[in-house]
Amino acid sequence: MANKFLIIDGNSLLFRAYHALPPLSSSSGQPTGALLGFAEMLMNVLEQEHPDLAAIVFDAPGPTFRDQKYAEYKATRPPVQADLLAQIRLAHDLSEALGMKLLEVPGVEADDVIATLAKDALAAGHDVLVVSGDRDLVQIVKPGVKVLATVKGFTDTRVYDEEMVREEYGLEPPRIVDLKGLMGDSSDNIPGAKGIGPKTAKQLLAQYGSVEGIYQHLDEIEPARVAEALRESRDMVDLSVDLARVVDSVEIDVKPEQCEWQGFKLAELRALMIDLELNKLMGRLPDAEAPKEHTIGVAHDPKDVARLIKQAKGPVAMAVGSHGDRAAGIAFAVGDEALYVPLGDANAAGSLFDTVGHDGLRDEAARILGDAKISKTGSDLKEEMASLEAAGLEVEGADFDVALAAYLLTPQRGDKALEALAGRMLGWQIPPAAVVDVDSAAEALGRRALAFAALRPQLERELENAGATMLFRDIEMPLIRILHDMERMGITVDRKRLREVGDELTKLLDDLAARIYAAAGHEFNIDSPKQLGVVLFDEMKLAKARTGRSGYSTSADVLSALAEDNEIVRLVMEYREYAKLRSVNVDGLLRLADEHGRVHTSFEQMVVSTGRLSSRNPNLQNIPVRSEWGRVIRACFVAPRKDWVLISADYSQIELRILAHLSGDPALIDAFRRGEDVHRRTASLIFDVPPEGVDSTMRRVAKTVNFAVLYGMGPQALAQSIGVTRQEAEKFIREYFAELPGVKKYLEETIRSATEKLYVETIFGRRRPLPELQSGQSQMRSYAERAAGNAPIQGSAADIMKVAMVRLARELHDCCAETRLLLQVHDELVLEAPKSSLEAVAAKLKEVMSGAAELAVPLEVDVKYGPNWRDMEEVQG
DNA sequence: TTGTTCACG
DNA sequence: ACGTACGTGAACAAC
Repeated sequence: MANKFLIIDGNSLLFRAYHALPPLSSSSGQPTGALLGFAEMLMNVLEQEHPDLAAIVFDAPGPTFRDQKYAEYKATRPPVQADLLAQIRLAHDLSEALGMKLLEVPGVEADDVIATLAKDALAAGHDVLVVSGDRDLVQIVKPGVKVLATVKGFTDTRVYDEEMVREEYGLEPPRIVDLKGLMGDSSDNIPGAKGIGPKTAKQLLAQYGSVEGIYQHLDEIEPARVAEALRESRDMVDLSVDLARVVDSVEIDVKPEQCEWQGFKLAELRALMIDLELNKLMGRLPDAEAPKEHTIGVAHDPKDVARLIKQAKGPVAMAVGSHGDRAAGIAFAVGDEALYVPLGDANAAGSLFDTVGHDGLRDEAARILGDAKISKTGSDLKEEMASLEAAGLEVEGADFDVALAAYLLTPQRGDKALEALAGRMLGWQIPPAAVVDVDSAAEALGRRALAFAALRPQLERELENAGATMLFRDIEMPLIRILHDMERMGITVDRKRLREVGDELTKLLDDLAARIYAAAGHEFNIDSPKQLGVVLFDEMKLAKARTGRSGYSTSADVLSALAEDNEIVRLVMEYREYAKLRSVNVDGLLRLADEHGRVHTSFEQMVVSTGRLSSRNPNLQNIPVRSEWGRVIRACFVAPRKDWVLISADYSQIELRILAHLSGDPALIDAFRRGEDVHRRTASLIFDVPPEGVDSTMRRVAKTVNFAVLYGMGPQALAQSIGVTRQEAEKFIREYFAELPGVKKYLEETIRSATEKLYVETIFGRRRPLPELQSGQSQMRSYAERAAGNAPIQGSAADIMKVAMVRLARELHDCCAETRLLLQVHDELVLEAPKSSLEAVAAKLKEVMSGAAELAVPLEVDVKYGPNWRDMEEVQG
């Protein structure tokens, strides 16, 4: 029996999908609409036909022989849209992942390659099915060669065999080029005969069989008008036939037998689909959760565990399963063997996890975990360490966190990075760490551990390739334990004082609410922006500045414009401030404080795309500081004992210093080296006054301009935030860049290089991918451009702070062992220490933080101390 | 779950 | 005519 050979017209399908589907995109901004339709179509046809051989042909970039024949060929086509262009490369990748042979031949069109391949295949005795988004190829239909083309939209298809061609065109397949030659083709800009449309062309061909036949009988043709048109267009018709006819003898170096289809390449396909978020299609792939050859067992004897660990030549992988916050079991994996160790639960005797009679198992696990000489691989180690500690087990030697490595390679949120990489690297899915019963826990955690073991060497290689080994090994990995210790320690809040503040706020809020209701004439929910909008703008007819997607905006900047003339607006603004403080900072904080009044945040190391940390549950990186009442809250963060103090150390203007370093701008560098007040200096530059003539308003404006540059702010936004006209804001920005041309050059060059490489880098080699720079949407692209300018600066600052934290943890341990690092707030560290050690700690902080990076400008650090986080004074020395 | 608002660097 | 600054997390309302 003949083999089935499937040949796909890649470009036409992608193009068709692009127009048939909405412009979807993945969360990273990569456009995916065309890819979704394209992949779905291909999966359908491959699964349905199950061919023995399969190839996909794309147009190679550059001109073809048809362009040389006829300069106007396809000249009326608009250029390919950017967001379609951005999907072509990935369409190639998807095609290969679907197991198809990929062909691209320069100088000819995909249609010619397809015709050639079809001819070769037919000669070799295969049955050919060509799949295309258009009908240009029905001309090659013959016994053994069919064409499947989309008819309307995208899902509607039709298979053309000879019978079908005759029925639809009234012609034999090879004569379709004659038809095109006569009537032309506007989409390819093929001219045809002037004045001859599809109707006349078909009728003529029906009568005389071919273009040649028509010209042989030109004198018989009626009416004379048509004959005349044909005579005049003779050359054009010949050219058009020539352009329309596909060439089936182009040089290709692929033979049909090299196109064997062996099904989907699941690993690559899954990885691409995860990356592109084609979840709908992923559901159609078979599950893949573990390597083919593996064993997963449940340990019953400590000796089994010891044997497994002993046979490890390199690192041991581990995966922890938890019940609540406490570890309930742990799987170890070496090579393709995993062993699950139930840890037992002293507080739940008789439970599924009970290991009564197997205390030795727990002891063996404890021995392995505590042995720093056994190198360990895990995922989200900070969390694993915490849950093991809660179960009474200490971890040493955990030196590779696969989730952290994945985050450095593709800094997208949390487990998503790992998921995507595991799919690509292994072709398995990593099951969640669920613990329901011993058997299912062993299975899930065993597979996780096996996956981590297999991922480590591949991730190590990728980190090396990305130049991120040092960042990973010397900064991010050591930081895990430091953050863990900070979380476990927590910071003390004065709960009694906090409750008092809450009561005071409640009184103020009650009073404000009553006055607001009185002004409005009725009660309503002040917390509801919707209801508030109705009261202010419908009932009270205040001038509405802006409307959001769902009604009026009542944000602070809108309200402050109305505040001067309207008492109720002032009241609402005050109400908002207090309501926020009470719910977030009083109630929220009190709810999360432990029995000693300490609150334990979680520092997230794998969330922020620039490399910063984030803090949640509660967020201790946004404790108020700007308003008076906010600072009252801040004063509730206190030293733990009378003779202890809180210490705060912060980098002075670190981002602007990094901008000076990265841009190399001499004026900015000089300002920092001289220890000048850069905001004052900027003010002096843009207002064109001597530095001593700068008043506080000018300095404030200049400070905003400095930040504006850091963030890529436009003139309109700057104008709004400093309250000047657009023209004035434009002038400030112009002056700024005129005075600091190095900064301008640097920002332009960063964006240029980012557009080329699609990522930016920090001084320590942390990368931020920016695929959005390819987006067809200008809004998304300019967003990505601003991010490209900002990320190296924000990210380098984050790197420097992390280096400082790692060094500090070591050095403070030696010099001032009682000192505890409590919080990191991007450019600030908060510590607590006995007052007696203050000077030593302060000196160490300055030394280590200033020395964390060698920049072209000094890194200045201000150290303050006090009984709480508000009332602090500079440490002298 | 999404949108709005607002706290921080 | 259009939208309008980088990076986060939390509370609340409303669907």
